[in-house]
This record gives sequence, C-alpha cells and structure tokens, in this order.
Amino acid sequence: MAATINKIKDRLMEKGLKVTPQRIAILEAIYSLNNHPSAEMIMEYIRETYPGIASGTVYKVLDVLIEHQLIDRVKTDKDIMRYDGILEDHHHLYASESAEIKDYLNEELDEILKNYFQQNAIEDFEIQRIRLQINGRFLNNRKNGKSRS
Amino acid sequence: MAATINKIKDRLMEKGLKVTPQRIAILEAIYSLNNHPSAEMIMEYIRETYPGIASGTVYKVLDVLIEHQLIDRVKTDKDIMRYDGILEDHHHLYASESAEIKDYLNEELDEILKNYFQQNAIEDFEIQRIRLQINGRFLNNRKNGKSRS
DNA sequence: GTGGTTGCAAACCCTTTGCACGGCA
DNA sequence: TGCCGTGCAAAGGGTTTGCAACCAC
Repeated sequence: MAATINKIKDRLMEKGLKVTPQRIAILEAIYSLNNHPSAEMIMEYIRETYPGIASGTVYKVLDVLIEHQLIDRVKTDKDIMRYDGILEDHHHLYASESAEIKDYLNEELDEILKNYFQQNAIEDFEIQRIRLQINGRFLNNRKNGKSRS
Repeated sequence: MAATINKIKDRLMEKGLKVTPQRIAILEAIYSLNNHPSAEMIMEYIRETYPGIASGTVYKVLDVLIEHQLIDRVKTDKDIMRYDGILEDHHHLYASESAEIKDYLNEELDEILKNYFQQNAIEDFEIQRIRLQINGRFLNNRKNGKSRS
C-alpha cells in the first residue's frame, strides 16, 4: 500500500534527485499521513522506523521536494507550515477546531470560476491560480476532531 | 484624510477599549498603509511620528484589535502575519513577486459561490466562510511592485 | 572519486510573555 | 485609587544555516 517505495524512487529519479533513505521516508510520510502534515508530524511518523533523522534534514528535504515540485506548502491560520503531496491544483477545507485540512477537488467549480474571471477580468491583474480556502467544521466526526457544540 | 483620528477613537470606544495613543497610531497605520502591512511595516510607519513604541506593545495591541474585531489577520505564503483593516468578508489578490496583497470584494462572485455550494453541499462539512486566494501578478505596476517579468 | 546530502548545533526571526511602571477613568 | 495598557527584555518555537562527515551515483 501507500504509493509504494518504488514509485517514490521513480519520482525522485525523474527529477534528477539522488535517492536517499531520508527523502524516501519523508515522501512516504507525506503520502501516508494524508492530512497535510506539519514538519513535526512528519518527523514523528518517520522516527518510528528511522529514529536518527535530524530536523534540519527534514526541512532541507522538504525544501528540495518543493523546489522540484514533488510536494507543495499549505498555509494555515497558525504560523506553522504544512505539506501537501497532491500536485494538481485544488482547494482546501479547513476545520480550525480540529486543525484538519482536507483536499477538495472539483472540476465543475473550477470551470465556473474560470468562466467567471474570463468575463470579469480584474483590472491590472493577471491571475495565475485560484484557490478556495473553505473554512468550516466537519460533521459526523472522525475521532480526531473535537466535536464541541 | 484617512479614517480620521476621531473615527478611530469612536471605533475603539464602541468596543469598550481604552483610547490610547498607541492604539490610535496602530489603527491609523493599518488604514493608511492599506496594503495589509506586517507588524514590522506598522512599526516602521508609526515610528516616524512615535519613535518610542515597543514591539511587544504593537503585537499586544494587534491582538486586542483582532479580538475585538477591529482588524483581521491575513495569512501569506511566507510565515509572517499581515493585518487587514477591512472587516467584511472578502477575497485577496496575492502577488508573490512583489509581496503585495490587495482586497477583492465582489458580491456577484459571492452569490455564485453561495449558490454553487447550496446545490453541491460537501459531505460531512459545514461551510462557515469561503475565501478566494487569487495568486497572480499586477500589471501596469505601481512603484512598490518590483516589475521583474 | 566527488559533489550533493545528512547530522548536529547554533543562529535566526517573528512573536509571545512576565513584570514593573505609568496613566486614564 | 484601581486597573488596564505600556515598555522592556528575555524566552519561545518553528525554521534556517554552517560546516564537517558521509554516501549515492
């Protein structure tokens, strides 16, 4: 399961990156923890099987992966970064209560937005990407969401 | 010009906050620097007329103003906070080249989004707020944008 | 072999906090 | 006078950096 180690290796090689255990472990962590983990969550996950990894290394690897477009950063309301293994453009659902972030992909919506802005161009601004930041709360909670009120 | 000091005083009083020179200066800075200034930009602006202000104070005042909904925080791709004097729900244009952030208010768009999500509810998720994060670049640059193509 | 990677620890930077002083209601 | 607000300086916490040792190619 997971994206399999081999697939991860292929992706690294395709980008001309050296295939190292640390890089594999970090990518595997991001794909497995598919809740947009923070650097700390990634380290915690990795240390179960790879206790020796240094936090500086994790940050450096994350930078390299972002630079080569294997992952992306997600901004949250707090001041910590989180990382996303999905590359296609997509939107995010934020549940501030539980600090969960979920992906939201929807082509129909993207089409609507695209059409809208084609007909209503913003003066002096060239749009490169539009992301919805959908805040709210998850109902029918999975256990990691505090279900207050 | 600007929101006039008196209006600022009124707003503070309406919220039951003590009217102090620091709070007035900070609010005035945010309204004047209407490019969603960072704490540092606010301090720099204020120090021209009020050199003695402490950075701790600025942060504390900003927290109080947010708490009482006189301003709001804006998250950027970088890890520094920026502050917004507009209270109504609105969207943001981000120009990463120049670190500019502009407001984008558009009721028609909001209506479209509202309708869309009424007809396409997201399973197990209650939407509280939707914000568009529109990334791109400003054309026809104003001088504070570095116009590297 | 050798240049890119890693580990480690210190540095960084923005932000927060604690506490004593000061000033407005 | 009482309490909230301010100034100052130190602490905090996530992230970055410098450099020597290492290892994937």
